[in-house]
Amino acid sequence: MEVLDQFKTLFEPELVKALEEKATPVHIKEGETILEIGQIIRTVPIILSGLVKVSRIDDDGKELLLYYVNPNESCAMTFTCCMQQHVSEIKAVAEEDVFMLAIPIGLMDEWLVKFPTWKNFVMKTIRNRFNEMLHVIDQIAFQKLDVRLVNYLKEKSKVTGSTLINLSHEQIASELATTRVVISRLLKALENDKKLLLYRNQIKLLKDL
DNA sequence: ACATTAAGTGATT
DNA sequence: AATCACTTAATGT
Repeated sequence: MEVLDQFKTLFEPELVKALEEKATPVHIKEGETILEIGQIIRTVPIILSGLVKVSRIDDDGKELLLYYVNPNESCAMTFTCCMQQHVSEIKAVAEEDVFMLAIPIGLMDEWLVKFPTWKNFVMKTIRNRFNEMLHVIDQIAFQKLDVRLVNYLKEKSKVTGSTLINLSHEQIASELATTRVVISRLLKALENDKKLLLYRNQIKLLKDL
């Protein structure tokens, strides 16, 4: 199977052979659903070409995009679900025409211990996805602290009766239960937005904060 | 001029 | 967001 060429550098020869023997090549046309929510997962996909959109359906029945699976990737959710014969929590639709390999999940346990490169591949896709989610969470949390900091500064200036605040980033950080580096960056961003001016041990609030 | 402390930055987790 | 490592700027002695 020529399509496996791209994996020959990534996977050990025995694994490539196992893929050829056990995996089923599958073509999916654009727009077709690969996996519905609630469907029992029986195979692990490896996308060879095309693009798969993975989404979640919320309580109102609305679709929420989780991530895309690119060529040479697999679906992180599948790994975590299939291990214990779980039902799919997600929906997968072919965004473009997809050509993929379907690997029976029964082989997963065996392959994980048998092929180090397979374990690496699985771990990598899970880790990549996990990091992606971490970033999203960080951004949400970041915005919260951003608002907290602005409120804190406003409060200080009201108490002081001045737009000049004599505090080091370090002091502010400990009051907001975070670290100096974080405060420095937030303040810098606010300065760039023309909300305030930064000096040493001193912050000048501007009117349009 | 030198040491100390505050602030800025990039990379990593 | 936190931490680390490192740079740069300001201040004090």
